[in-house]
Amino acid sequence: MIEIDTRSPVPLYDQIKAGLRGLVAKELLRPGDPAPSIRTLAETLKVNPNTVARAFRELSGEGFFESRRGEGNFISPAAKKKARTGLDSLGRGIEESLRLARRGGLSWREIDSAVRKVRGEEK
Amino acid sequence: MIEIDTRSPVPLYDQIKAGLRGLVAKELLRPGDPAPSIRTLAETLKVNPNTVARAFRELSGEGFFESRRGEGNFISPAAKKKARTGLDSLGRGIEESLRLARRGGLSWREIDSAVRKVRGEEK
Amino acid sequence: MIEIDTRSPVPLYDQIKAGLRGLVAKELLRPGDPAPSIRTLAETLKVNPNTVARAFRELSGEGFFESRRGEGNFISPAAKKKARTGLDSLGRGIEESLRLARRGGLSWREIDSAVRKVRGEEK
Amino acid sequence: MIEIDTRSPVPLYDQIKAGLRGLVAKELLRPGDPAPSIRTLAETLKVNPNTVARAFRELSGEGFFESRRGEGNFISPAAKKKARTGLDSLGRGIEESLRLARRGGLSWREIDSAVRKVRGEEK
DNA sequence: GTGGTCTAGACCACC
DNA sequence: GTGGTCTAGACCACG
Repeated sequence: MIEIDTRSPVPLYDQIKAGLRGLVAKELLRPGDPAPSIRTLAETLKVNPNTVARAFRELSGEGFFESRRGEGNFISPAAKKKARTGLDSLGRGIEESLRLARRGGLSWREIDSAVRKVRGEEK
Repeated sequence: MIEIDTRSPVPLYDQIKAGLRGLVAKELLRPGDPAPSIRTLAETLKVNPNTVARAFRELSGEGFFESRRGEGNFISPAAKKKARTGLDSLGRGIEESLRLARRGGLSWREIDSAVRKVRGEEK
Repeated sequence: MIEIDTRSPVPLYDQIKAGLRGLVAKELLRPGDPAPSIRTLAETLKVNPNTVARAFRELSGEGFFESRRGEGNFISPAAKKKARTGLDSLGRGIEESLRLARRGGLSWREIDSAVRKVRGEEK
Repeated sequence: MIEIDTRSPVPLYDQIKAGLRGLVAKELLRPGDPAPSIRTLAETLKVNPNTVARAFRELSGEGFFESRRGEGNFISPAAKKKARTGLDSLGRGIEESLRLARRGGLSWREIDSAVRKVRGEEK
């Protein structure tokens, strides 16, 4: 459901947050749906439950989740809007990696080919 | 000569490495040329000499620099070839940030606009 | 567990690297085992944590260690093979000291007696 | 006449000192002979004259050279004895490299083969 | 708790 | 002047 890369320098909890936001953006999860449980998600991702818990905590803080007493976490009605804030930081991440690459001498040709490569991996 | 961004999450020594590789890629520095001295570079970048030293040490380890005792660091004859390995890692950095963004639900439209934005910054 | 000699001209971080490789070569540490933590090793060796960290970083760079975020360093599955490259450099160190000694006029008789001396120290 | 290795970690001036002592030990230079001139030696070794000068200065300090006014440096009558002090430090260098190698897990078999290798290079 | 980055400053070796 | 090693200590990120 969610993909993460343990060897990436990007923190796992950030990847998990991105993954959850992505599920909402792609409408695989809709407002009102129950959030996956921390424990099972930790198991399927083979990740420390603390790490998942941190991602959930931060998303709850943003109002992305809604907790109903005794029932657990649910996707909040506002989640789709809230997802935007995360998207911005992802965009900034891309910009940074581009600037670094340019300073390091990578040509736009090579950058474009990297972009096409990822685009091609998707379907 | 080299640009770094203190507020970026990318370690300074990595930015410095990228910058130096870039100078070679752009042929502002050629094999045999002396690299700027650790101390002066540290001063101009307003960074601790240890940080610059680390970047230099790693580049020497790759065979990108040759460090002559008491004389300084020089661009190695093989530097242009070695530069490729560095460029590859920059490319991989871009790919990672793209995959993360896609998993997080960023659309290709938005990604393309980020790319154009950086492209536009360059003059 | 690891022995170092503060008065030797050989850098401490090199001695620490050699010691860790030795533990693997002697199978006191096997692939998958956790390496001692940087802080505790620094304490037992009475050395600054930065110095140990440098040794660990370089071993990780060689693929000798795997460093898992927040968990520590682990002996990589490939460590036994990687250990060879380290051993080679130790061998080269010996060769260099021998050549220097020969150029300086030390006789093979004297060299052999030095070798026997070290051999005798080991019990 | 003297062999040095620019890429060795051993200081050039130490290598030069060892070389000069070796010439006396091998009786290619005898007491009373003129020492080679700093400038020509620096040229043939392709080394900074300062470096040769340092080696000469230290050897003179030991009484290895004798300077006759207006004529330059000559090998002192006591040079053969003085050469011993240098040999001791070469021996210690060997012992250190051996201990380091042993701590790093190199077997005596491998060490012996390194010794034989250097021995074989000579004639 | 873990490792990683960075700063500050001392000291040494070399050219 | 150069680069290299080491210490000390602060601060952050991660699990």
